[in-house]
Amino acid sequence: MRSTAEARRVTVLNAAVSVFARAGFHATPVTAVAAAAGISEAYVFRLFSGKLGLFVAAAGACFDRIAAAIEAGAERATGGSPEEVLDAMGGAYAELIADRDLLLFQVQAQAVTDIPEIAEAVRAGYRQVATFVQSRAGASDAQVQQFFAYGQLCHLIVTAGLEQVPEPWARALTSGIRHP
Amino acid sequence: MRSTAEARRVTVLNAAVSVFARAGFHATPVTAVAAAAGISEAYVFRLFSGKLGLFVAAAGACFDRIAAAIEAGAERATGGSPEEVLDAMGGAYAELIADRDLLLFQVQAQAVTDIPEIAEAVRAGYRQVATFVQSRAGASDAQVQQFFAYGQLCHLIVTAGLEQVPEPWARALTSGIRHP
DNA sequence: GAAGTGTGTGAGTGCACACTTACAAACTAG
DNA sequence: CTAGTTTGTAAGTGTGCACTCACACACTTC
Repeated sequence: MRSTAEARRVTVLNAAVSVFARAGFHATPVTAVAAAAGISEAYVFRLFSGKLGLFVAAAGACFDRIAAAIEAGAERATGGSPEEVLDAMGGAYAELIADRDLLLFQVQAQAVTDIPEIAEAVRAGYRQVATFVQSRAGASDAQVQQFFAYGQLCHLIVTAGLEQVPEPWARALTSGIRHP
Repeated sequence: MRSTAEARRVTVLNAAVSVFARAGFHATPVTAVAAAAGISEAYVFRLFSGKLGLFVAAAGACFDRIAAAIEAGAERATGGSPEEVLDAMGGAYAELIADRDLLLFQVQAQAVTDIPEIAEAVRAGYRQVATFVQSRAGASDAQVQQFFAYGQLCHLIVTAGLEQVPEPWARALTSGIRHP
């Protein structure tokens, strides 16, 4: 027994988030995930119920990591006001997505929500994050909405590579956005 | 000669925007676009340089339609202040994307920006729209940024189907958003 | 040490799909 | 009418990939 199945699953999920993030669900063969995890394709199919099951599980892992980072960020808030807590959460999120895997995975997941299981996983992920943000920061609906609107703007900035574009319109969209 | 090639190209592009919007670039076979346009797959390959060329052309058509709608909306602004013009543009956009094809196509395009030609098409599209918004509304960088941030939030709301979710976190994210 | 259980893989199988080719029909030019 | 051009297709071809199966090795239990 080289390893337990449960430990393998964790390894595979980390690899899956990374690999699916780059090319998306349909363009990523399961062999690519298997190779990144260092095991055979056949064993990935034994550990998960299929490519879809693997992707849905990876989505869960992705949102878990985001929620954990935002939670840790909130702990570091200098004050207790909603604005300060939201700002600390935003900073933690900006740090987390510096490597882009988690951000790109979200974009990929949103793009395949025509598959009901994935749509449900996306909803569950945002439910987890949004309810935490709202309750922990004690923020108003409008503040929570703004928090997520600018988060989604980050998705556009990163996918379109706007931080590399020196033109005025791109500077307008990226100005003041932390990190990416 | 049943039709000119140029007229066929327009038909095919409209079909392509619709069909790619649903399942995305990789999951959409060219036969599906051909069927929606009412011609054979082989002829689609003669009209466009390949599946990628077709998608890039469809992206151009998509952003052209968005820019035209926003421009028309701006003409209907009740006043001349940046806020009023932006509001009219937002209203026009909300109307335009009621059928969801243009919105979902943007999401799909952003998801395949790892393909350089598509990334460039997405940048070109947002350049077209953002420069127009900024110059026509005479808005500040921050106002333009906010305009696009809430536009991107619409993408999340629609892809995740949040308008169907009765829970408080979903209401917070969708409150005040026009239409979708 | 035999039997059972959990971990792991190589070698398929079948199908979907991007793209090509050979060919046909409509139209145009002279 | 004929020769040439444009619009259009049916029928392939080759490849990549999701998923399976038979089999092997490690470890435990009695």
